[in-house]
Amino acid sequence: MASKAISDFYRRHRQELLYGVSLALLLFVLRWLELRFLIIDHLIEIYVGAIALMFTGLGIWLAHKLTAPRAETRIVEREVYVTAGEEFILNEPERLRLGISQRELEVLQLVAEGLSNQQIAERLFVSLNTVKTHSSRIFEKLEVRNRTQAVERARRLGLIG
Amino acid sequence: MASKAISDFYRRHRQELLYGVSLALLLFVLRWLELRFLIIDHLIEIYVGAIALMFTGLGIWLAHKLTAPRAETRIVEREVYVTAGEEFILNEPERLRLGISQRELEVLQLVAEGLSNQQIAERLFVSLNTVKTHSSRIFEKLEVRNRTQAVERARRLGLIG
DNA sequence: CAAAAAATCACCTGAAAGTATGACTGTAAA
DNA sequence: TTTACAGTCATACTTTCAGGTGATTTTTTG
Repeated sequence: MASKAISDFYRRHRQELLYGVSLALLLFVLRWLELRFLIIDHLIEIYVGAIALMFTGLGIWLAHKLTAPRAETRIVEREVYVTAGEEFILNEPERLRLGISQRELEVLQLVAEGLSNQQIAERLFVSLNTVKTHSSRIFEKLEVRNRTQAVERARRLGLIG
Repeated sequence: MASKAISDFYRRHRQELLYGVSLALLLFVLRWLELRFLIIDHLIEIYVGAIALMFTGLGIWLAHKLTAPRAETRIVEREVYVTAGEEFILNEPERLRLGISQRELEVLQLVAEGLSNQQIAERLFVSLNTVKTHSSRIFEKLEVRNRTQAVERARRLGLIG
């Protein structure tokens, strides 16, 4: 029972544990170096440089781990009838004609996927308000008054797949 | 000429430059600290800790800058309007499998056209509440939580054109 | 560099959508 | 006749969407 809980805990917090352990290890190395220190004095610069580099790397790795979409694989058995996926080609001239920006197009695509503004905000790392502004502009430019119409319109115009 | 190139270079690589400068600054501080060092000996642990923290943050920031905004919208120029209206054939078995009634399908179609519930109600000569009930049932059956998703889903399943 | 365009965010309001529940009616099958 | 289901409608409540306005920051461009 308990061991299961522990292994479960480990699995869930592996990253944090690793991080902690590496920090501890680092401090140990530091300690060791501190002794050496008395002898080789100039080591510190290299040492600190190494630390800096190491932690920059760690930061990058961490950021990556934290922001990367946690792709859970959920298997759902179900028959799905798919209408043969044609390639989508953006109607660029139309986009330009309507003056729709890249970012707006991105938002539009996510709207078309049925995401809520909140979800879009999370996906694009921006605030809810920003998404609202974008979508409002899109509605203006497409001359529609809600997202469903926008999607319908954009599809016809070849702006989204 | 040259100055323009330089300022241009600056603009493009501001981040990297900033990073470099901060590193240089850090090394300077290090130098300074090294002098102090002879006096206050225990400072180093705190110092290294600070460095570590700082650069972890820097790493996170860097990773974010580098990976986040890459949202990629591919642009292919070509003058193809259209999507010649193919005939739509209802995927009847799918409709039956999901237990979607005729009336619900009707509502779904109007939803897909971008009509509001109120408009649908007027179109079908029923009350707003009825439309809401229908659409709620549709959402249940399609296992979605809003109309945009419903449309997206229904399109894939061949329930609407 | 300065101007323009794009992207970002905030606050506020009203409208629409969505949830939950219950109820009433025909119609068709068990 | 009872059961089941589709369709209809209602009330009350919460959440989300959308419009309007204004402002700052970042990027692109002339």
